[in-house]
Amino acid sequence: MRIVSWNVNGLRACAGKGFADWLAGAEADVVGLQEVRARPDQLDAALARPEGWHVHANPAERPGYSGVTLFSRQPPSAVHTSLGDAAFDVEGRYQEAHLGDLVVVNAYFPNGNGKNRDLSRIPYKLDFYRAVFDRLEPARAAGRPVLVMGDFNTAHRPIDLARPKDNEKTSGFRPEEREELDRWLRSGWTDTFRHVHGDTEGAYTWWSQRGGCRERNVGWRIDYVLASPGALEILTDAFIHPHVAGSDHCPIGVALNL
Amino acid sequence: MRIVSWNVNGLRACAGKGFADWLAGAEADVVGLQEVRARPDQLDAALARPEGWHVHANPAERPGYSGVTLFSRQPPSAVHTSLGDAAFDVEGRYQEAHLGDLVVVNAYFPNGNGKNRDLSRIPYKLDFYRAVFDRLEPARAAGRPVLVMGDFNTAHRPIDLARPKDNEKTSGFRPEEREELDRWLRSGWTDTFRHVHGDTEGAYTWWSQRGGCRERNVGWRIDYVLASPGALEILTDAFIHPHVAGSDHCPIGVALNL
DNA sequence: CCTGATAAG
DNA sequence: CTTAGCAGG
Repeated sequence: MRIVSWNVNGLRACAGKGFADWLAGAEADVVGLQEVRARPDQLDAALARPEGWHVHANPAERPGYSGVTLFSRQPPSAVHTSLGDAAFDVEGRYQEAHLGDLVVVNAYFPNGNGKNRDLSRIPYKLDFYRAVFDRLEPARAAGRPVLVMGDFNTAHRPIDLARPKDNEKTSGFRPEEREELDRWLRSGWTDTFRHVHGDTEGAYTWWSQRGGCRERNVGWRIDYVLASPGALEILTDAFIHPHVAGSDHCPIGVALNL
Repeated sequence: MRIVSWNVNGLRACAGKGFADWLAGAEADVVGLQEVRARPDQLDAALARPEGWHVHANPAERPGYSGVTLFSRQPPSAVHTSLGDAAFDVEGRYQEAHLGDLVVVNAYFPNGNGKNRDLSRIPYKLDFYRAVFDRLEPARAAGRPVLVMGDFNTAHRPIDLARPKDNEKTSGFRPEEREELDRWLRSGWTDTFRHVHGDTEGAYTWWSQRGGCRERNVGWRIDYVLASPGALEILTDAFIHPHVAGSDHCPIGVALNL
């Protein structure tokens, strides 16, 4: 079973850059999208209800903002979207799909930058991390296979971005944000890409749209699939697909023996 | 004395298209701008405090929206911006400058189109017309010279737009909007351009930005200088300058024997 | 920087 | 069709 995550940075724009072809060729069983930035009724039918997929959308209330969508070949037995806090729920950032024994979470973790390009959204971002962590703690501790995929908006270690020194005060690589990821890993979650590929350098999932960044691979690894111990047992692969165009992020994913 | 009105559709954008050169060559004593769409602190000093002019700005509270500004060679003895209703005042649509005996009003009358491209802002628009009318009624009736210049967002008669038949249900040429202008003229105000030029055809002040409209002169006359009886006595000219670029509106104005 | 999407005209 | 704000990272 292959599970893929992609921050599409506007599914309508991405659709015009070949999203449908990518989906058809992705050989995926589950696809989680972040930053869809559209309600289902704003999408073409081919995208809102693609042939051969079950689709669950969780758009934000604010038009054109945030939003996650999950495509799965098999119908989930349940999909939950609430973290129990309206401040999170209105922004369309969370989906938790139950596929047999497996729990697949598709999440769009908040950006820490606030309105005046300040750091005012970092508390909200860290609270979101904790809300997801707390919600999954019983399942993880019970040994159930759980995957958390999505745009975490944080590079974990210096190896995870091209310019660590320049960005120690930038949201996305600040100590308090990195510490939140540390806490997840200390608590038993595994960064599947690092688990499979070790300290491979230059493995990024997002590049600034400023001219030349992607061509020169000046990027950040901020999209992850984290695995619970129960999910790690059946993990067979983890990958980043940096050459897929259509967004400022690229698709990432895992394969499971399932 | 020459008095000029121009809806600049964003003074910052207009500045990049030669606004300063136009102002220097306009041979104007008073210039009223509408849709400035910037607070003074967002403008270059050369624009916010141009050499040789007194400047009064009345920006909207909402950033990047509406806003009127008045340049005058002589300092006004007073400038009023309130119509006594916060619903109008917060949108930066009104300035009334006292220049000796003369009262010059610079007004940006509301567009009637609402949020979903419906007609929901027409009541607000008509209320604004009445608020300005009521505020000026004592001065007009007393015979004082008063000019009301600006973007009225209404074409008065079929001759005032290229496609009258197609636009009878469009905000800007609906009966209830035209009736409001009729009422002003019945009450003693004069449309200075028509007073000077009679039924000249093809005299427009705004053209849709859709390709070809301006080149083919498919436009609307929605910017006016209205004169009270006291001002009409000293009126010597009225003009439209359709070839001035920089906005989707063009400058208009009057000359007074003053 | 530079792009996506809304709001307004 | 265009200006401008907002947001992303």
